[in-house]
Amino acid sequence: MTESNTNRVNTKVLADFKVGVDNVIFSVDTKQNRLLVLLSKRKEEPFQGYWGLPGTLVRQGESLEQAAYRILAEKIRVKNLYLEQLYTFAGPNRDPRESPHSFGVRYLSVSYFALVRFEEAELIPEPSNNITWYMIEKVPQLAFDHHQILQYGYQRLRNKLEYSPIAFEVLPELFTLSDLYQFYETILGNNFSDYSNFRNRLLKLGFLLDMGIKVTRGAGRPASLYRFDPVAFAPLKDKPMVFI
Amino acid sequence: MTESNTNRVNTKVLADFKVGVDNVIFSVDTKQNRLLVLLSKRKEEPFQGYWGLPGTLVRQGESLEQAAYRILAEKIRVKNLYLEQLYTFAGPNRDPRESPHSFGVRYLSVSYFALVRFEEAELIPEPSNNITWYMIEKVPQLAFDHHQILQYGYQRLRNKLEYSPIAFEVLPELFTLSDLYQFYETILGNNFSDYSNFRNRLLKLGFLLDMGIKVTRGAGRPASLYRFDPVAFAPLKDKPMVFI
DNA sequence: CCAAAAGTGTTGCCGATACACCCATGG
DNA sequence: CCATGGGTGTATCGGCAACACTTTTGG
Repeated sequence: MTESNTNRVNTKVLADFKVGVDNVIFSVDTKQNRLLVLLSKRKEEPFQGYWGLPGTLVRQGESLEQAAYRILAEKIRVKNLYLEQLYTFAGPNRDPRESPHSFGVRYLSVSYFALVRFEEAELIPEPSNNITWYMIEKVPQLAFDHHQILQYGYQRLRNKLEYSPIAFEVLPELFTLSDLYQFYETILGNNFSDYSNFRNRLLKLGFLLDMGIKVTRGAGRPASLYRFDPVAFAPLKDKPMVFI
Repeated sequence: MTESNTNRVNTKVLADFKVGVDNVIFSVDTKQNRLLVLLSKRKEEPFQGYWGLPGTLVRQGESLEQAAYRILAEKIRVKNLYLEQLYTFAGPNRDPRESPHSFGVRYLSVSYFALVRFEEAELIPEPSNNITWYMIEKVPQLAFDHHQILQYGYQRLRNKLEYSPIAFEVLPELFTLSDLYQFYETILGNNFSDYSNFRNRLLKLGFLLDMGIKVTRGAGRPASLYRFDPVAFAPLKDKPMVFI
């Protein structure tokens, strides 16, 4: 990292940073067709009482990713998830603690994007650990620039879904094609694709294995259970591909 | 950003960060079919004498993007460029200055990805400002984890090129379709697409305006000069689209 | 037997590939 | 007049959207 020829001026004007990690944690409640994001109510200033993205400050010896997992583990218990770095926000004055006379102490936020399996995710009810799933359309005003971060994460979620198999990280081991379709529908909107075309496209790709097991859910013809086959998918990795 | 309920332990174990910005600056020498990356030779420890990505430490009151532009301005004079944030690297021990007894002082690097117009880019010959364009295949061993950052940037460049009109930020105002084709070819490799299909695809998209001006370069039939029309492109923004 | 959900098939269109071919210039 | 690079045309193939249709269950 860092400078090569900045020896003249800036040693005395360098900024000192606290580095935070903020997580945009999504989950899909397929049963109710809801896209959810995890928010936590702030117990301290600044923005006390506001909802915000679950976050933490990075500790000594801790990597960013470790910090991201640590927050996650503090808020919810979950085994199946997908996590990746999102974006880094560090504009001056993005955190009230910087001003007014803090002499260069800045708060930088590296945001992480996560998708967790809803059915197994268990919110940890630590006393006064005030966390909830919010429907994406009903998110209230958020602390700091968390609204911007959330928007960024939401965008990433929709993009990732189209060219990346993240859905399978988070669906149950065995799922029906309707489950999969609903998952996509919940995130991308109602008419993102025709169901039967969606079916055909995915099946033709060849990484969904029909387990030969049928399940019946209420009325209607029983559906086959499928499994995602990472081995069959591997050669398609990095190939341009659209799940839409 | 930052914590919500971390009041018990971590105040005393929080890491303090210096934040650096490192730029992966690409340029395309269309004449010679070369993809170039800007490297600068380090004049100080650590890694003195090594080549590395041009970088700097962030100053008080300075945003990350400002810092990125500042480095750029220190190294090259250029008007037309594209710049975006790349990724943030902050693992402990990524910078030798952290160890051994620095008590939590960490060096975090936010990398930026830039593409500049080669013809107009003028390296600034400050005394001992040791900077050069390196062909991507001939990059030597780099300081810190800069090789990793470079790889990441290279990947981003190729991806961006396929679904984003960044080429036009960096080509001359008026260009021939061969220029454009060569630009893509230089970055994506020799047989990324048939020339005439490339032509047809792009022209059909409708945002390339034939200026009706012909230019002759050596032998061969004169070529039409085209201009990128941002207005015609605007409605296509965010639509999935492939330039390939 | 009918509604509901799962799954299959059909058709027409569009776009991409892989070429072959024509055009205008310099030497 | 020919090599060189620019530009146009075309035939084939595959994919995909739209939609009709069949199958299997619950009530």
